Amino acid sequence: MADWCTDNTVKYIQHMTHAATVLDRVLHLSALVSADMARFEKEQGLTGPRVHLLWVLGRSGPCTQQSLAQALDVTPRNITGLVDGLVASGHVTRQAHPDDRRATLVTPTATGRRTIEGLVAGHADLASRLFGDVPDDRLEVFAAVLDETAARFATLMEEDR
Amino acid sequence: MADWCTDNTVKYIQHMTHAATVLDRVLHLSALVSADMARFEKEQGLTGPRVHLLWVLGRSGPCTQQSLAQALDVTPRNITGLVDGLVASGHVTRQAHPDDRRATLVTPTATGRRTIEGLVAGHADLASRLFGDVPDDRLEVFAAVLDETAARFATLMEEDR
DNA sequence: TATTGTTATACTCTATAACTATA
DNA sequence: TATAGTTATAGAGTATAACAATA
Repeated sequence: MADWCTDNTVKYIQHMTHAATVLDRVLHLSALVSADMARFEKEQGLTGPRVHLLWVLGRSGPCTQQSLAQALDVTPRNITGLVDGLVASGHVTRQAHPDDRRATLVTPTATGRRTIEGLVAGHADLASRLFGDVPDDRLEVFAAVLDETAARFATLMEEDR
Repeated sequence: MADWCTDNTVKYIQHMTHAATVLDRVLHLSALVSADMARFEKEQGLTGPRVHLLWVLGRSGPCTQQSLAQALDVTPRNITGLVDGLVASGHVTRQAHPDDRRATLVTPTATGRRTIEGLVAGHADLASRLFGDVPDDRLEVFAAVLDETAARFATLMEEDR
């Protein structure tokens, strides 16, 4: 060990190195979940953005394309295309908005509702299979670190603005 | 509380519910990191897939398009397009393979190397800012749960095959 | 005048299939 | 015969800009 390198320096560097591998692990798990998602999408003949739209629709109920554009963080034009696809595949319909004749209400069909239910059930099932056996005390720490990290992230993003 | 619902049942349900919110948190953090990535890409005039290719290239050194296709899990045709874009933007060049005249070695330019260095440095910086202040004992639990979960995931995937 | 959604246009990522050059 | 990469073709997601209908 070089003489300019104190034990504390070593510990600091190890800690930093570890932080990097922890981020890698978070991203790895996320990639695995995404791959599982992609499989579901292929089975259903859907695509990622369309599933995302259905997921949002399931949480919000029927809503305008403007709202969907904001929720998905894409342009209104883009929503037109996604909804076109979901109409063609029979998952949603465009309903007249009762109060505003400019707007349409994107509404799930029976098929769309079934898909959304499957999505929600699959999500819960995956979660319980992944985390159901983790002891409560460890799960608490895990969840707390996730929350702290997400909060820290938000702070960092504001600093950069 | 309904009389058919024992305390243990309640605890079980709470645990399962918690598992679902934990998965949501993992995905949320992952989405935040992705958004940060997207910002970097826009700054550099790059796209997600192209940055991914550069990242892999940085870890592997110059390599064939076949290798890149496997590493990125896309078709060789797709790599042609990505490399075309990165050649046009001056990040990589196609070099003749010394032993196989069919193959090309995708090689970073000086600009490409700078981008890759920025990528690596940014990744390490983000990791240390996100996890650097988490106490070692909590970080250990966090990392261990991530590893266990990823391993459990792999098992689940094999079962489904 | 502002908002909702669409048409027009263009670029990127992705895939399959056929083809060339080389091994 | 098999492999590395490209051309050809197609579809999906994304964006900007201009436009129609409505508020």
